[in-house]
Amino acid sequence: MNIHSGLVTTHGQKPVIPYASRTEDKRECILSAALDLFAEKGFHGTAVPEIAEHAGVAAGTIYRYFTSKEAIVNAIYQRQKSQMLAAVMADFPFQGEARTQIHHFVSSVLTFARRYPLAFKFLELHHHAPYLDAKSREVESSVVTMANEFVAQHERAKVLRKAPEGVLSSLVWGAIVGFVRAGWEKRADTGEKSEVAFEEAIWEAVRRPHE
Amino acid sequence: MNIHSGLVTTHGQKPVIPYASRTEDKRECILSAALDLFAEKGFHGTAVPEIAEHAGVAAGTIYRYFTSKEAIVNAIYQRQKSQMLAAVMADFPFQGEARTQIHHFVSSVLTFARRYPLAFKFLELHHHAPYLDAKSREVESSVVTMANEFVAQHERAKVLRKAPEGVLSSLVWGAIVGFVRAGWEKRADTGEKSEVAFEEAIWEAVRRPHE
Amino acid sequence: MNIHSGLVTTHGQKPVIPYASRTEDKRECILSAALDLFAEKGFHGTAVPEIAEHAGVAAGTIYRYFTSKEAIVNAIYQRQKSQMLAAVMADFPFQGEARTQIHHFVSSVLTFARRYPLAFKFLELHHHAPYLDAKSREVESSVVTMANEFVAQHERAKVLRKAPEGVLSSLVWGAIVGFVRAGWEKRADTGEKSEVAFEEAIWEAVRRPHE
Amino acid sequence: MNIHSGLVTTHGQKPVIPYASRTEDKRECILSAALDLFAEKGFHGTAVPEIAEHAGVAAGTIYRYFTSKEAIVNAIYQRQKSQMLAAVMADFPFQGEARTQIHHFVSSVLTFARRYPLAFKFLELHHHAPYLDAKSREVESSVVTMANEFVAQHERAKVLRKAPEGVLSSLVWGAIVGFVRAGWEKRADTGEKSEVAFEEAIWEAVRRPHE
DNA sequence: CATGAATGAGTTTTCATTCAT
DNA sequence: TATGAATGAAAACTCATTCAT
Repeated sequence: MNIHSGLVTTHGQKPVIPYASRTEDKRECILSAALDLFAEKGFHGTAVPEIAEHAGVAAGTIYRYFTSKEAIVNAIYQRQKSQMLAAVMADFPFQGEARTQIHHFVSSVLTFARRYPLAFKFLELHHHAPYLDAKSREVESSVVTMANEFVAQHERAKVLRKAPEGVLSSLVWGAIVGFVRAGWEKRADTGEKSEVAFEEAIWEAVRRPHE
Repeated sequence: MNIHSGLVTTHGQKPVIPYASRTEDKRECILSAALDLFAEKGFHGTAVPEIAEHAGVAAGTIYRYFTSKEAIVNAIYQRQKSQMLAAVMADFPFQGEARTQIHHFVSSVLTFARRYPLAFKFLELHHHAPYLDAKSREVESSVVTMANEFVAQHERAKVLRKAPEGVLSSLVWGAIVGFVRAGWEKRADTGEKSEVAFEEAIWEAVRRPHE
Repeated sequence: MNIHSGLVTTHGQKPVIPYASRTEDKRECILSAALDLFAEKGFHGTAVPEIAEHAGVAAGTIYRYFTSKEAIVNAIYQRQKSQMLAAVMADFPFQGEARTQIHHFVSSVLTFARRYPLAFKFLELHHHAPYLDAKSREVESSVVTMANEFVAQHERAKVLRKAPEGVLSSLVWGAIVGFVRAGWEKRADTGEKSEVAFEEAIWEAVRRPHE
Repeated sequence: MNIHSGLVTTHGQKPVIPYASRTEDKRECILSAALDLFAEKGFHGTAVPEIAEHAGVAAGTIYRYFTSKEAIVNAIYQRQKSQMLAAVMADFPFQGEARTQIHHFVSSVLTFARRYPLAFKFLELHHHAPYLDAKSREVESSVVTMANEFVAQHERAKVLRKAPEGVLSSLVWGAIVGFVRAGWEKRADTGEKSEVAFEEAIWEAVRRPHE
């Protein structure tokens, strides 16, 4: 239970215990429980005491860490969106070709969705919800802007299909979400082969046609 | 507001009201109001008295037509899903080529989404929600089955890309949803040209590659 | 229980029942219960469910008649302040001499306090409370303004003692409140003779000294 | 903020803290903070953690000095009431004439109210509150008894107006409170002249009439 | 059939008090 | 002794549902 075993202490004095981290533990428990429940039942469908119970704390404790229920969704939204963004950005082949970049993008998002299905579900479910605050919206729009710029740049380079603004990026993102959801609902195979086929199909959708 | 004004009444007594038609009116008003609110604020975010107010009926009246709040969502879900299905099925070129069929499918779904944005939003938002009953799920799965069979048939005919079960249909459906949502959120252009480009991209995604 | 017995009805038809007044009944019960409790235990010391219980209604019912707990105090404050003002104004000898007017004033306030002790207590206890809204404050200040003008007018007529603004009116009002409270707490006799003596003392306090 | 800065410390160890004096400090800080808040927002309107914060101590610390929130109000009530009594008693001209005594009384109470407005406000606001304990009530009643005896004695000496028990003392005390409150609320002038006029009016109210 | 006032369990949130450190 | 995180009962308020009219 004591996660701080192994700390160097001197003179038989009490070890300096990092209370801060223990505190963070509880904050994490709450966020984790809330993520699960919000992903499954939505914001309004989840009661605060329910979150408390799942987190193993008292209802009142939640309000030591968050000012309101809305503050919880926003904290989760911002964190998870950032994490997904980080997962995509990690090792992104900025100097590579479009095909390589598409591969990296699709593959890293699918990996993220496979590894953190609840986070992915949560982000989809709470996208553009009225209880998201300014900061959450900002995180959101920064991602969108980035995607659009990426597409525009390759379009100009005549590597991607010519299409009005937003068409290709919304197609790709929508397709990924659809594919992931289909996997959850057993409407689509989710093996290695499927991912390869999916990615190839996406590439054909966005590439500039032969000749 | 009274749609029966003009009815012949006598001696200041209450007019004889054709209950049958009124009854249907009310049910429709309720469903219509509920659709709007559920689409905008979700199931748990919408209060029954709020639906009543928007429908122009008393709160208690709702329970003469529906046994519970859940019964309302389910009635809407089943109806709208069927209507969307009907919109797609209408004039579907069953004997046509895959390209023609894809065109019809994409075009009719986009038209439906443009004409009934709230219905489309509602269906997306309440997809796979825990309060949907057996019948709603059945309607849902019948659509999926149909789509899969369609894809499988063309795959066997070597017109479509070879891909594991569900990959192509989830890609197409997801892409459409993504495109529609991007349009609502002003992240994508929604003009005629965009639809053409979108459809062309989708076709390249699912067709069997050249050679 | 039916307060509408005796209504004239015709033709054996159902009597026209004034639902409105029945509704008012409940509103009155709530206001009455709240007055008692607020007067005894203060605003923050009184719980809404407690008011509901005393009023003989369910907790939720309160919110059909008032938007919030604060709305209740304000409704009571405005009504009671107005009633006390009306009690003082009724038959006020505007054309009489200062002595007669003082008699009327002291006597009518004491009568009001004797007849509606809870209302008087309530008004004293919630005077200038932070949860009173603009309208309540307005009612309050109009009373004060009136009193000051009254004093000023008689001062100018050299009937009342010369004193800086507010001194005499605050003395009189404070003395009345002190006398009433002392009566409740059995610290002062409250009989006829006491009132006469009190009033005479007040008069000597405010009158212009002999010579 | 640390009043013990400057203490000799060694080797970066915690300084040896003179607990005794600190202890008294904390108790005072708590009482002082609570006085401010209770005076401003009332007993039920003030939260214990709020008191702790204003006092610069931890919430738990409060319960080392007081057994409950009620214990705090009672401690304050008893102390402040005693202090006000002491302020009035100091240099009281027991052998002087009634007029001199009235002057001393009015003047010392007004001075106390001017110097310790929060204490005065607190005492008025919590007068006869249901959470005051036996001892607080005893302090209260002892003051009242004293006042009554004082009045009775002068009445017998035919210096004061003849009036039933409690009438004159409640008038005087009420008038003072009314005058002080009017000053706070800017309804009355509070200068030197006002106090003189006020005191003169009070004297005329209680003195035995000429002839 | 239609109403909408009434209900009370449920919601989010606060706060007096405790207790491990 | 001092702390402040944790508690859980209770606060204000909401809302799905019922039922007398």
